[in-house]
Amino acid sequence: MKKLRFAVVAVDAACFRIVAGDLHVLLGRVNVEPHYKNRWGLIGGLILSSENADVAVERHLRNKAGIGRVYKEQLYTFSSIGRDPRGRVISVAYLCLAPEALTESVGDVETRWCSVRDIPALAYDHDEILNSALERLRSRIGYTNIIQRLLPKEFTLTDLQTTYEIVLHKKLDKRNFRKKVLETKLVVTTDKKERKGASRPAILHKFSSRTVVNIEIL
Amino acid sequence: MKKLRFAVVAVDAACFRIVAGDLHVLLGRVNVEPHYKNRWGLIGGLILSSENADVAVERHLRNKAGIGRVYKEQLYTFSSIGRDPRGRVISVAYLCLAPEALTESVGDVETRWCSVRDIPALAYDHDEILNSALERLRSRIGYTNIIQRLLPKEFTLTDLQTTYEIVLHKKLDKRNFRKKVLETKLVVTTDKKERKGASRPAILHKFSSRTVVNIEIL
DNA sequence: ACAAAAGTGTTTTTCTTACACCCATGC
DNA sequence: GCATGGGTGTAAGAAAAACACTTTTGT
Repeated sequence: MKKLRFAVVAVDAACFRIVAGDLHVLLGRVNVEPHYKNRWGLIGGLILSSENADVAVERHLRNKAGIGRVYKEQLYTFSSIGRDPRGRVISVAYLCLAPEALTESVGDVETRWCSVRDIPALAYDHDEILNSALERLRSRIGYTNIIQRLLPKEFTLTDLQTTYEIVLHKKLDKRNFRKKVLETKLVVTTDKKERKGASRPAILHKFSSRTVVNIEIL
Repeated sequence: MKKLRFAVVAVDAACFRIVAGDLHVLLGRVNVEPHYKNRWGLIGGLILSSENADVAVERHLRNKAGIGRVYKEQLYTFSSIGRDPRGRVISVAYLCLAPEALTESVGDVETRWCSVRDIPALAYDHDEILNSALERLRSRIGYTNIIQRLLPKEFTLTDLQTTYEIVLHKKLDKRNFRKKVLETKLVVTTDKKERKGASRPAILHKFSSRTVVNIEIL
């Protein structure tokens, strides 16, 4: 192999989760003097030569934020010259989804879940990455079953509708929503019910397939 | 900046073009002994530290295949460990579109345009890249105006329809096609006509915007 | 006058949207 | 028995699909 030029390759994860009825994103503390003092940014880090980008995302989320088993899909690769003030870093960005009831432990980095409606100015080009990720998420829940990764395995149709409404930030019609969701066959009933307070118990539903499926538009 | 691990970062272009009523892709000769003898692959190459990925794609298409001014959009980043037998190479893949009447000069690599229905086994993971690119192209012509980059600036509606049919590999209804295309307002008439053989001349049309537009689905 | 491709509307069917009441339970 | 959220159908409007003939030109 002839002389080759090398670059630093990283991954960055825009990891979303429903917290208290609002869409939140996982941020980590960034302290890169003299460029960024005490800022926030997405969780990310370098790709090792022994792993591919998907594995690198998992590792960094686990080590830095203490979370594992999130859903992830590649978003876009950011390669502007000046995106990292310390040097040339190309970053493969990911969209990640974590369930509301996430089991979290501590990691190497100070982290927090931040409402997407209240994001501070982020380090690097992470604002741009986050915006693409949000746009992609909102578009993809319309024609795939990925929203299941924001929910527990079993959920009521009201929970599902509420999750759509939180992500899309708009109200949906209950009857039309149920009709559409059920006729895709991606969501099926279980024989369990959820009792919650003084009201009729709701039938629990689940997704029929855990793998990502594109809804046919024929 | 602390010790960092480095990888080689490349770009690969799946560059499409209409040739003789069929969708073709640009291939370049690959001779990487002992791994690939006299194979074909996509056009690509390394990213320099002075350029971003978009610029690298342009440079390699110009230098290796002698073509410039193609439309390009990022597709996906391929990072499997073994995708290049010579060593660790991460590749940012691009979908590119070239007009039928392309001005081409010779480049450093032997190239050919090959019908997508007759692709040989390609080097590296270029089969996989090509398949993603084709899928993306077919899906994106449905909700953007990118198909204009496969056509000359001015074209008849029949040309436009034929181009859709070639890419999608299925027949469309003439009246419904025209109705739909014209009501998006993305395509407008010019005051020119094209005379071609013994038949009624067709009005030439053009796209109202050269920049990529997503068609609203409200 | 005829061959060849361009151009043009209407009907049917399908999908989307809007909308209001009864049901099962806990207290 | 009443408050709470769960569950259900229909009608009107919009969008998509199917379909065939007339127009303009060159020869």
